[in-house]
Amino acid sequence: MTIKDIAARCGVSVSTVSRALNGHPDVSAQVREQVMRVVRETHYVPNSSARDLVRQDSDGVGLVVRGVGNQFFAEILSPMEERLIEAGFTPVLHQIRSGEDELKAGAALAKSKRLKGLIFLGGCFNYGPDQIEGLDVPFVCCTYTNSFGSLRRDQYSSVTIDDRQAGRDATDALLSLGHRRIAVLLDEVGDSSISELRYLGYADALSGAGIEVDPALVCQTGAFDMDSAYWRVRELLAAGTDFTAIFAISDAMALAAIRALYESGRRVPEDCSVVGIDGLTATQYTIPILTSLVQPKKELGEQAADILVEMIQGRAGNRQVVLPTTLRRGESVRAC
Amino acid sequence: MTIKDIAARCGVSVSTVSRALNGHPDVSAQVREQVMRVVRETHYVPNSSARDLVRQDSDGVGLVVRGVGNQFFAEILSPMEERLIEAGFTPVLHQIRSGEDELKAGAALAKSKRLKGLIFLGGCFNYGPDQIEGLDVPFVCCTYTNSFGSLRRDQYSSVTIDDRQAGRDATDALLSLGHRRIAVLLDEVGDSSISELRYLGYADALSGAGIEVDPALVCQTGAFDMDSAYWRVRELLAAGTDFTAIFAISDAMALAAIRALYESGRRVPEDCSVVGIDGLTATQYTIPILTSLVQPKKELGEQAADILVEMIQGRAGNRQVVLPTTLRRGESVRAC
DNA sequence: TTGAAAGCGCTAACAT
DNA sequence: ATGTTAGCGCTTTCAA
Repeated sequence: MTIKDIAARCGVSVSTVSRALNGHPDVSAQVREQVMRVVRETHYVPNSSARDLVRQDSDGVGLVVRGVGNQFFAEILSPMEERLIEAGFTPVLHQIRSGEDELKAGAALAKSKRLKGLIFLGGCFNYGPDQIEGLDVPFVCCTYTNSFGSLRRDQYSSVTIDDRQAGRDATDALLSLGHRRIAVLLDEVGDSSISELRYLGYADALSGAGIEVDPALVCQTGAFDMDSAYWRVRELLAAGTDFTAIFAISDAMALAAIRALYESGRRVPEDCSVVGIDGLTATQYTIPILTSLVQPKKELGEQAADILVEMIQGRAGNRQVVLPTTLRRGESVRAC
Repeated sequence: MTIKDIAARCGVSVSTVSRALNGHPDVSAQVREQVMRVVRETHYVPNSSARDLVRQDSDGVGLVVRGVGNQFFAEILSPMEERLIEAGFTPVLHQIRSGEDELKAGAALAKSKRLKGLIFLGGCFNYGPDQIEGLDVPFVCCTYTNSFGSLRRDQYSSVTIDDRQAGRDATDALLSLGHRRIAVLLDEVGDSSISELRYLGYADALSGAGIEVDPALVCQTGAFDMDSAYWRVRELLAAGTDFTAIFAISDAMALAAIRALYESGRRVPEDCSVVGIDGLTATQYTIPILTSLVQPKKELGEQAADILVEMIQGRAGNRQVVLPTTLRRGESVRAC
């Protein structure tokens, strides 16, 4: 069933059908009605490939996401999409598998579908000029920025929190309660990514308090999932290392840590304080409520959309936005 | 940058470039290499609309999901996609907003992109023949089936658990521990959907134990989110209603219930037992670990993919598959 | 091994 | 208000 079939059934030309379908004014009410009736009867739907091909300008923007299953990204995605739709654009969701290069995927997507721009939700912190060479549409990095890369500030846009400061704030929250032996739970110290930044913040805070980082308290999991975090904390406990608090670089890891502590007979916050970063919705319903440095998820999504739209419309150039976090005082910390 | 530009730069015809690009054998090694070099240099990517338009048969299958943010769906999606890719198909993710008609969206998607089939992840339980009229590709309902509809069994496929039995099993788990005053936490009793089925299972179990359903213990929230569940349980507690256990129709609602109980000074499982359905990964790390009727998420995803592939290849017709659940004995229940 | 040409389904001038 | 026609970028016969 093509537009030709509809035209034939209606006894009109394809262009008339096209006009009726696209709501052009110059179609008689009678013909328009007839076309619509036949369309309904035959369940005709225009072929989007043909339509996109002939329309030289699309209103699509690509949303390149590392794993839509990631709860944190999921909570950002909705407000972002809504904002884009409001602005008259069509979000095109594209999930990439771990190991895949988001820039290559994004560039290919943009060219292949003639997109107007891209938003990357989660990606690498160390892009170089050669890597973005193929990217000829504006793009925004959401929840990460080019901290370890070599791009000029006019070559990319980003919306993030200050990850290093967040690590520092989270650790400070524990220090201010008198904790001195604070373990840190992260992916890898030198991953040139979020772990590294938040770890640096942790080190900053300790150093500000005149405390040296104890390698025995640096728990690297090599991953971000709850299972790895859980077992890493079990190891820490099994080693008999002394500590009174844990700073986990994500809420999910923090919850896993709390469970591991619990199973070793340590209660949170009585025997150990735990603080996370993200402010996932679900962590407001846990026991104890997780103390967390909350990211402004809605704003992250909306601002990424806004910046991209402004660039597409030529109203502004690349820029990097840093949004503030809020410490949510939960029930997982107490004075040492 | 189009295939024409590449052809011009290489001094060959577009058909030669096309052949080189698509790995056809009848291209000289020299020309092929040159084409590939120019493609690399220019970052050329074929326009997918043009390609899809001319290729009369695609290998795409649509994955129509009600909210990718839904953790339960997210855990099913990955194995499903993997399975489809293994079978040589390309998953096309399509998210629909609440209120949107998944059948209409699916039918439009399939026609618009010439897809080979569809998998619906979450949808209505009451399709009628007229509603699937426009759907001319095979489709599989995943995690729900046509319990309240009027389709013949040869008109649709589905992969689910037995939701009514699951409600019964969950309730039975509480009954067998001696609980008699069991509250149920759900969306709506008569929503012709998952709530209704699991509620019926709840009623079955009570009836089997010679207990009448007490309307005061039926907590309808009108939604599936944690916030609604939390407040509904607070209401139940405020009303002073007597109960020793709660059956929540989803894990997320169960967690919210536990929190609400906790804030009213009731401990789980000491003062109240709680059981959920789903078996979300995160509920293994909560305190207490949630007792839940675990859905076989991986199998749900894989079987949905398998059934669809078989139908597409004409190796089998429509069928409905019911997978077994497992009771995960967590820490949120105890004898009354 | 390569090129010329047709055509996928649609939209948008342009003509009537 | 409607029809005719060109052409979007690509793949694929068919010829050479």
